[in-house]
Amino acid sequence: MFKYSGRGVSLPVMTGETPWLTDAQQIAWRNYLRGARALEVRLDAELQARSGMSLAEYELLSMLSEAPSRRMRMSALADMVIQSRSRVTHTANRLQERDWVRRQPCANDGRGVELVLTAAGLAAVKDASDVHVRGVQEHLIGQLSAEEFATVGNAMAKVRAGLT
Amino acid sequence: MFKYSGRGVSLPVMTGETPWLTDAQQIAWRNYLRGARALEVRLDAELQARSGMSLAEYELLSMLSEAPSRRMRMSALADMVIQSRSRVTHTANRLQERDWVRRQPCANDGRGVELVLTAAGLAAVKDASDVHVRGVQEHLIGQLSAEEFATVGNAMAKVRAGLT
DNA sequence: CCGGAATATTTGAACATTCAACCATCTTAT
DNA sequence: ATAAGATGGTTGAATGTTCAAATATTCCGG
Repeated sequence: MFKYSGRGVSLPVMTGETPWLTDAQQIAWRNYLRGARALEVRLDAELQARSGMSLAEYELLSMLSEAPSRRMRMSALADMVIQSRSRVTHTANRLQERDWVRRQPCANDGRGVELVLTAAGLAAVKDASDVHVRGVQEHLIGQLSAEEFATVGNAMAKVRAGLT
Repeated sequence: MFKYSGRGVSLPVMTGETPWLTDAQQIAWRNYLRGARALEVRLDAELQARSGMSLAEYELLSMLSEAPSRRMRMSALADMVIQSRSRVTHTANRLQERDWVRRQPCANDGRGVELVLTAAGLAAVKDASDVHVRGVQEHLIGQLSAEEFATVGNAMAKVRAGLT
């Protein structure tokens, strides 16, 4: 991104092939990018500090906690939280070492593996969810009007849907 | 996060000390979280594939490209892109190996170091910005109405401002 | 039933990021 | 002046993530 001087217009400019961003779009985009990053950093830091698990770990455990029988297949989990399969494997290993989770071969599909939340794991997420929810309330929801927050949620759902 | 059954009300519920999320908030929050993640993953992947640099690297170079004299102090850069100083140091090392950037001791402040964008670096960002902007247009802006996008940008700016 | 393609997961090495300790310089108060 | 602390930046080890290759199982056409 460069500052092309004297381009304060409010319509997209086509320079050859790439539709550039208007100044307003540029600003909105960066506000989004940095805001999103700052928020994630903060939520992760607080969770880490106050309950000893990362946001990524929390998301996995939290998905498990809501799933029927508190178990889910590796790939389903990966898709759900938007992490690579490999990453879920590694993270699951760490969670397993803490006895928050255990592996179980999948009944019907011999290739599959299910990750099962243990009692200790359930207790851990429960604990963490308190911290997490508080953070979301304080740092995100509390900063916005109800309409804004709803719009943001909606918008990002659309964005996700648009990503093939 | 758990599914506490039979709790479909639309007002925040106080369970002891933590204001829980309403179902609608819960959904909005997850839409945001996953959407944001998916978007970042995609933009990063496209940038990586089509111009050989990560989004994090791009952000650094891009900030430099806009700064007066195309140079910036390490810490200013770190604050700008919301990365740890250590991370910026390491990333700068990699960028330096590619000759996209070089280091220069700071004139007034003997502790400081300025990162300077090289000609090759400038060419590289210029190239990458094309890919990046196209991605933002297509995956974010193109999916939303102008109002929605503006609201999102605004909202995230507020969020950031609220983070002390 | 067989073989090849597709799917699910794991593995380990390469790479990136965090974390805590460290060194140097600047600032302030005495 | 000088010592104490704050600030700016780097270092290397520990940790986490990605990437490509490997393994195992299922699916499908013949």
